[in-house]
This record gives sequence, C-alpha cells and structure tokens, in this order.
Amino acid sequence: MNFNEQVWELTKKIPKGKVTTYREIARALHTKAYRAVGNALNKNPYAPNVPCHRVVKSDGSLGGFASGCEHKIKLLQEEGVEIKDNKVADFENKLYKF
DNA sequence: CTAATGACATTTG
DNA sequence: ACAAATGCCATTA
Repeated sequence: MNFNEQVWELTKKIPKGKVTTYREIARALHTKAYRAVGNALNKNPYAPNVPCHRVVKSDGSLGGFASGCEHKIKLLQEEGVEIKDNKVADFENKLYKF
C-alpha cells in the first residue's frame, strides 16, 4: 500500500523532459524492489496524475507500458526526450536522480 | 498462509 | 553483441 504511494509520489516528482529508471526509484525508497516498482506503476490508479511514461528501464529502453510503448515514446519526444531505437538518447544526461 | 505474477536487473550461454 | 536463464521484491489470487 504505502509502497505504491511512495512510488507514485516519486514518479510525480520527475521533472518534465527528464526520465528515471525503476531501479532509481527503488533506490530512492531504500529498497531493491524494482520489480514491485514496476508493478506499482502498472496499477497506477493515478494515470494522468502520475507521468509513468517518464520511467524507463535501467538500460534506457522504455520497457513495457500499458497503452503501447509507441505512444509513450511520442509523449517523451513531446517533452523533449529524444528516443533512439526504442531507447532514450543521452539517457544518462536526461536521467533524473533523486 | 502459500503460490504465482510482473511496466525489472544482472549474469550466462 | 544478442538471447536465455536466474534472482528480487511487493502485490494479487
């Protein structure tokens, strides 16, 4: 319960034009449950409230998304994040650290 | 309470 | 470098 809320709160804190990884979120929560983080975002009852599309995998790939990763790619590009071959360009540069 | 699952990550083949 | 297997944590059935 609390865990998911924490995940969503952190996800909400991600500034526009930046991205983060499930691992980073888990680390911010002082845990290694990147799996659970993915699960939390998957449920994501605060769909428009939480920009889950800014959360990507550790290698910069978008990972899986509920409404098609293609749409998320477009959203990220709108926010200024360039996507290259299903991966974030300048990933380390755009990566948001908590 | 036990078992299965997933929007992951890391190590092997 | 790519594909498959294994490990992880919290949630859900």
